[in-house]
Amino acid sequence: MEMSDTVKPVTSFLIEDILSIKESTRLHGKCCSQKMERCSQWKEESEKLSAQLCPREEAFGVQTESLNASCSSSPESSFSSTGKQKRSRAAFTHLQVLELEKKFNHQKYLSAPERAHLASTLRLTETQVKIWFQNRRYKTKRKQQTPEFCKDAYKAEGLREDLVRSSLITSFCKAYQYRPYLWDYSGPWGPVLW
DNA sequence: CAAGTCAAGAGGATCG
DNA sequence: CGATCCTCTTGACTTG
Repeated sequence: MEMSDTVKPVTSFLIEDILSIKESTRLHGKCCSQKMERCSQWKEESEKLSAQLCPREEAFGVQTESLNASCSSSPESSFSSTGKQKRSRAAFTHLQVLELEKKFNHQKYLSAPERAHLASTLRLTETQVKIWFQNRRYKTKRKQQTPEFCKDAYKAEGLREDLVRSSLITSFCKAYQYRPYLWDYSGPWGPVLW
């Protein structure tokens, strides 16, 4: 099923603030500076891995072990004490997520051949890539709805926009605590993701 | 331990 | 009818 790319542009004020590290740090003090520390660690790691992998997307045929890392895409069945099969949750590597995000930033929907290619490149199953894009689109949609909801809320309750703004950024910081490398999207792939 | 994230499950809708 | 979509939920996992 080919769908047109109808993703709405994201509220710009939020993005601007999110992408301004200094501003976020000022607003969130310790919380954000810790995250930024972790972010730079991740960034370093990602850069090393990317350098290993390939410099450009076209060269993606080159595969390395680094992509496999901790991803449990092979569903080894483990059982709980009750004998029920334990549900496993694959944790994609940062590089896998990075490339998925990169692709998603470029196109919100993948054709079957594109999906197959991306899956083999990242050493994931096609289903994993499909589900990742599905979840990612849903996440994007929810994030877009949140600022609209907040705007309505502060209008209705007479709240100040800067306060709402600051709380939105706090939410963002919280939301990406596990994926600090997403700050990278202020970089060459801009203008942006959400 | 509560709260949050996220991959995967589930169910209904749509399309060729 | 199968593949894929959207939406919401579930359960493993992490963080403070």
